[in-house]
Amino acid sequence: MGRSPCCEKAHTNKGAWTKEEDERLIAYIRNHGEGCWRSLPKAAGLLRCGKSCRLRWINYLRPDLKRGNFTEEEDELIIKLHSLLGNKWSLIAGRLPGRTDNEIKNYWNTHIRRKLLSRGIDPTTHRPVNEPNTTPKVTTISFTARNIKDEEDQKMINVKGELSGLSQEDEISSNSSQFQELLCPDLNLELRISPPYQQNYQNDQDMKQSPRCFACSLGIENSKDCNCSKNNMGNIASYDFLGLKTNGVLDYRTLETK
DNA sequence: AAATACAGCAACCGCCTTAGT
DNA sequence: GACTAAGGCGGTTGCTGTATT
Repeated sequence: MGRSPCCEKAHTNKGAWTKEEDERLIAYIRNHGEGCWRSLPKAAGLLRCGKSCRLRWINYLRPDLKRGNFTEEEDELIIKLHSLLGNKWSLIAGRLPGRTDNEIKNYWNTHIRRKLLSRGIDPTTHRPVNEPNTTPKVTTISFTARNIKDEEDQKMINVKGELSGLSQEDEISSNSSQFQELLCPDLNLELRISPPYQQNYQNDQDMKQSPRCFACSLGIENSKDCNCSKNNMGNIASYDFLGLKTNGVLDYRTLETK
């Protein structure tokens, strides 16, 4: 027996949203804010499932959405993030302000897949399409941060993730500079993922000048997503391997940015 | 001009995770 | 710890507009 439906299907509208429904939803959220999607439809006078309202708001009505065509810069960023994260669309979307996971997923399936194939790169594995298939190998990665407060934090920070799709031979070949150049010219895909090299700064001044943001770590300095120059408020920030801002301690919880 | 194929994308579905009890 | 409700996510579907025949 499966779980009960999230709402009473008999009395809910389905399919495309009308302008009036959009307006009702926007008005309600403006007045009451997001939250409790289950009760929202009734409260807002909508004959919709709560999930449907949430999707409509997040993917289409939210005021901070960018809309419009993806830039070349965004394309490359998505490709790089996908090579690291796989189909974790929400995580990828979290690194592209104004873009939604659904939008990125659709864009990937309709544009980027084709783009990569035309470059001779398998969009799933990010490896050349003519490379022989090898048995996938699961690789465990772990991060251990220093200066953690207590054992509980230690447990939370020791993240074990999995990166699949590389065999041992692949691991060796993927270390060749030629191969890496082919995949992403400025992205190190070495499997041993660890906290980024921490420079030993002589003083705070050096430290303030040096932290690299996510955009820079991906090789797109001077982009609009570059935060380096914005971080001049005296706060000493650093960035984890995905470029998420930390206060010097890697916290996997910040991976979820939505 | 009509029929068909294709591309793009909004929306749905079902599963998983999380929070509350 | 078990159970339930709700939120969130990724895969998939199906509608609509455009291109091609």
